[in-house]
Amino acid sequence: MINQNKTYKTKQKEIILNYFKKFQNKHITVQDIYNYLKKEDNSVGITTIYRHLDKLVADKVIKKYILEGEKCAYFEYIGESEKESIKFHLKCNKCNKLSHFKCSELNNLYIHFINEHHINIDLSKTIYYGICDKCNKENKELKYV
Amino acid sequence: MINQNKTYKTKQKEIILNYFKKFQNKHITVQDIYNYLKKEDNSVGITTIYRHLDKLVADKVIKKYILEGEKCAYFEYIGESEKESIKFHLKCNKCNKLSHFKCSELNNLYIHFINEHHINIDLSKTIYYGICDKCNKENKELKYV
DNA sequence: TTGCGTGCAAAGGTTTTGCATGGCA
DNA sequence: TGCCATGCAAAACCTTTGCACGCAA
Repeated sequence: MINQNKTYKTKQKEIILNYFKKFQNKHITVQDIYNYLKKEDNSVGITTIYRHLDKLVADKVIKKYILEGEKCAYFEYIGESEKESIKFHLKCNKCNKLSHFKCSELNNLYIHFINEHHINIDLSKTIYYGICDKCNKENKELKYV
Repeated sequence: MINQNKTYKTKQKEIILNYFKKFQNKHITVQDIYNYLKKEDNSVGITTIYRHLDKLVADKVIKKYILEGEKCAYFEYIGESEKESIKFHLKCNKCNKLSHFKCSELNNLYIHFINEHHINIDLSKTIYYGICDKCNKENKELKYV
């Protein structure tokens, strides 16, 4: 009998989960949640937020990202839609923005990693560091051959 | 006349760089350096270490990695050898170890990102999260088709 | 002599822990 | 009633900043 702890349904748990559902596709920090709920008169202690986020990550309801150049962690809701089309992340070294993008090529990489390297990666957790398309306008005309 | 500051050659600067040269291919923390130098009677203040690491990163002598599940940053020396064959990183979700690996497929990905997405990534900064080959023995027999 | 480099101490910021209280089942 | 959940306060940590002194050129 492992991990048979009961869990209670609480107001705070629901409030936090609703926040993620409301801000799908956003990269959210603990402070974002804390400040927002304070304004909305739905105050939840910051300790409680940290503890629920840990659980939600463990339960694969949200994902956690640690980014270079940022002091705190970012969280993101894993929506139903994501199960069909996986998203990937790029942190731009120029504008510092974190953006999503899709790439068919990455699925090939996933298969290659399993077959050739015996490595099973979670592609949607990968963060690429580089220059995004907006900051990199020269490359729109340029082709690498 | 921008950034014309002169820089002095100091004992501490040399000691820190030597540490990285001595421990090539290792993933190094600030505490690693601090503790090691203390033992060796080459004590360098932790503030000084932080400041030199910042410079070394800016000068592209070392690389900095922020890892999920770790509290502090990791640094790694960029040896001459790396300029020919780029290494990539995998953080294993089971054993928590950070390991290097090489993959020819990733160069294709780099070209694909430029040509199709107009994105210029630094492949060697990428950290993949997943299960490493040692923890994933079942996959050695398994093929994804 | 000039002004960058150093390192102590303290501050800053995020995350975790201890503990008494609150609230679900 | 039992025990998990909550949240305040404080601790724990990593990293940065202020400042006086040291030292390279």
